[in-house]
Amino acid sequence: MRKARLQKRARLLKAADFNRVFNKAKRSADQYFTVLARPNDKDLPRLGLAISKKRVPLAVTRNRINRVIRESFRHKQHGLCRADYVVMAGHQCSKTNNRRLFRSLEKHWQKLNKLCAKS
RNA sequence: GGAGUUGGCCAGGCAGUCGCUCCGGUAAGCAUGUCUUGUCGGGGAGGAAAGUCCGGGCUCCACAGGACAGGGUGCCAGGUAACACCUGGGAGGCGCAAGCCUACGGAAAGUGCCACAGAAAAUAUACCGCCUGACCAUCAUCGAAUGGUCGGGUAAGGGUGAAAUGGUGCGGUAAGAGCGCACCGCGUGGCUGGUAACAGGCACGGCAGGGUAAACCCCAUCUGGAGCAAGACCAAAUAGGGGAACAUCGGUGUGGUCCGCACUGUUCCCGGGUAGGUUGCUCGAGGUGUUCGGUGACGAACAUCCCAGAUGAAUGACUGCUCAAUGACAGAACCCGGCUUAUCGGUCAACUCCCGAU
Repeated sequence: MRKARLQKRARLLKAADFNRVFNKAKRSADQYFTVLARPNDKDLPRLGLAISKKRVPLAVTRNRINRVIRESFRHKQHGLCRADYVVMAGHQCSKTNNRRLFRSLEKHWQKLNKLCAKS
């Protein structure tokens, strides 16, 4: 079994990478998150975070949400198909607890996995 | 024991599993980079990291000197790199007290504003009242009487107001008035104590006179501007600029043709510079301890320690135990000193008042 790690190369860091996903992507959304995905030509799935200050005004909460997303992606990445994912904050995500956020993300990963497998 | 005041400290703990970032060592890999992967050890948010309200350091820009404008500060002395901060002191206010609060210079330089009420809100002024002169009227009382009209004096009393020419008492007067006197208040000038703010006391002046300067203003004093997205360096692609060499053959335009002129080629170099990257980037007015100086803020000496440095942005997630508890406020972004605001609770020390016991 492969270890659940999350290294720099599994992250979206450049503005160009983000724009590539925003231009054409599969979509999965609920009240907590909007997750975009677009298959890439790399050998691993990659994660990008786009938690806006407008949606989550408090810095501490923003940090917490970022950590939860990374943690969830870290554990689930080997079950995902090779694509670039961008997670954006929904309007309810600053008002709930970590357990709910994890559950929500789980659903998004599964849904996007199906959509990517089809195409 | 209860109520309270002031100052300080902590910011759940422990274990396991899986991760992130930086530093040091070490092994392997080839693409030899201060790279990648592994491994061992170590560091890894706050008392406010926050608001960005002050003060500095640092960086760049500007700058002969002076004046004005604008802005800040505003009892005194000290501390400090500096401050609007802190300490000590003075004055005024609040509290039984421990203590706390104060934009605390000037309204006798000028201007403005002050609703309602009130006669009048500032070159003052007379509504009621009080006193008085003249004239008229009244009368079992012919007066130092009563009433009326017109005039004069008056700021004691009433009434209005947040505020009405200082307050109390005695004298004085037709009634009154700092008109005179005593004490208090105010102002001016010495004296004494204090570095000073200021305090005490003496003499003189009958007294200037409402509030507002977080209204203009006056006085004293300080003051260039922008900020780490500062600034420095490397630098792809695309477009364009300058120079050199080669080709001066060819092509396009002008033209009847030639010459000429303009544009066009290849290679190299230079400068500017976008994306992106590197740096600035953490050893500092640093922390801790002891001793000494000082009422204190703080300073000095010695010893000792190295204690975040990310950049789409690291300190987390899950599980178990524990405490009443999933739990407060809340996340460094160049660095310091303050201020302000947010905050679940816990804990320590000193002091004050009340009750009880001895």
